[in-house]
Amino acid sequence: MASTVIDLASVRSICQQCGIYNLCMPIGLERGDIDQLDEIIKRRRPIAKGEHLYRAGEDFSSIYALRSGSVKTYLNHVSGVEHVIGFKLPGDLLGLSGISGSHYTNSAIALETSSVCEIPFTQLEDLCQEIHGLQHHIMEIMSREIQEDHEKIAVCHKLPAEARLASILLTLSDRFHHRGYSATEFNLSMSRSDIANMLGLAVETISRLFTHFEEEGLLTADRKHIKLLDIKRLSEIVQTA
Amino acid sequence: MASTVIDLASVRSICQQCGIYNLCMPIGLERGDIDQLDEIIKRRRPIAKGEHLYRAGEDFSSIYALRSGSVKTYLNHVSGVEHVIGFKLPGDLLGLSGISGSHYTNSAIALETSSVCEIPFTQLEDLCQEIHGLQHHIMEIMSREIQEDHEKIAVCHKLPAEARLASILLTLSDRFHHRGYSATEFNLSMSRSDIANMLGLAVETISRLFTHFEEEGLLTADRKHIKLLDIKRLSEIVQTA
DNA sequence: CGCCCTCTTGAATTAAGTCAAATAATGTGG
DNA sequence: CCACATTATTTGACTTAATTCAAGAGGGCG
Repeated sequence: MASTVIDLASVRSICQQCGIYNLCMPIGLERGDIDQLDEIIKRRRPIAKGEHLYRAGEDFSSIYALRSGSVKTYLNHVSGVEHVIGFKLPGDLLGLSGISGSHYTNSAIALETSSVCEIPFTQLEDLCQEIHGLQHHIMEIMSREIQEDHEKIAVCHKLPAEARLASILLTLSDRFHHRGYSATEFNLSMSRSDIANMLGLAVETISRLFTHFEEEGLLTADRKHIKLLDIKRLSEIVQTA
Repeated sequence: MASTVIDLASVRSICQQCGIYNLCMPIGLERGDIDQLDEIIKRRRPIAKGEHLYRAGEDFSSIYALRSGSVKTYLNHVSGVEHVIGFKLPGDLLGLSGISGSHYTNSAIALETSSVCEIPFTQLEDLCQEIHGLQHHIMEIMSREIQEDHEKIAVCHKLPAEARLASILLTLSDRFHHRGYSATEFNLSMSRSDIANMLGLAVETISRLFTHFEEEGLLTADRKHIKLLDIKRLSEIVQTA
């Protein structure tokens, strides 16, 4: 029956209809492969702002692909202090650090209403066993995460406060641009204090820096709304640091 | 012929004879699987102190398992400044961040005479396709690296200098212990300035802290030779920070 | 509409950095 | 194997970038 065909087509390949699927999943996959992937992926109800996707210590069983919104990942220091590790944007994968110990090693909290695809990891592994390109892709994604983490380590090691803020703004700009959004105008979903924490600085310092950058004509920052006016000079701040 | 059998046995399964193979390669692998792994691994001549294993930007084709010695990984900032990312010990894998872009993204330099096994990555991927446990193991290793990097990010974000040094000493202690060496007495292969760089501090600060820790009876530091005398209190320094 | 939380701004403090110099270790060529 | 050159480490004095403390302004949410 024709209707059956139509049904199958609409049920399957949700990934292909997803605006960001080429970010989280491999471009090189064949149509049939994507269908297989679709079958193991669970769609989740939207996650409200402030809701946790998972918490450090919980049993690990799935990784998550962020479809929309944004998520903050963080560690809890013994003293109870929170250490922000990063901000995830649509297309990013979450939970990869939990693979090794069967528990999530960080916590992930939505910064705004967000949606994710849950990918049961064991099933994904089995699928990787069948689809060579998928195995490679997962390894690539993990590799990229390692690379990004190294850059974060480098940024926070010696760069002065100015360069750190410039750096995170430029990184976000790149990441938005890569997702098809403006590289110069965007909304921050995270608070000043999240940014401060992530950069190893005090909130007050971030606040002063935004003011200072505005005075210098490098950007405008109206609350969460940021316009980068002089990307070239911002890059110089990072580089000459 | 009996001699052939002996030859085969001695040529193969070098991994199994390697004192650290259970660190870099999966414990769960069957004997035949390890033999397959052995076949793709290239043994390399020893690397002299100060020699590079690879440099950022070079074509990526292999990852390396450190067999002996120690290696420092670092990034070069645009300004030419070096940012130390980490220190690798026997059993650690190097070069994982190069998988995604076909180039190494950091540089690796031997801190002392060291030896590595070179593992051509494409061949390893093919083998992962056949051996499920191996695929899982590689993903676990990458996951652990992500986890460790997150901890480094956290350490350098807000902890005072004291806690940072205590933290790296305890981490090294753990890692030596895990490799069957003493947890309380070891030699640092890296310079004070490497430690400083890795922790985002000045050399002078590290030097002063070692003196201070000695005065407090927390450790003795004779040049590179370290004895941890009060691990409990060192942990407290990290935790109460 | 008002409370709360985030953000901003100012002033004082401090942890860590920089600069400078002495000392100790390491390596090199003769 | 020694003397010298070079590099790494330590220590002290001073400086500074960023923090902390304090207080006010601005938005957003119930």
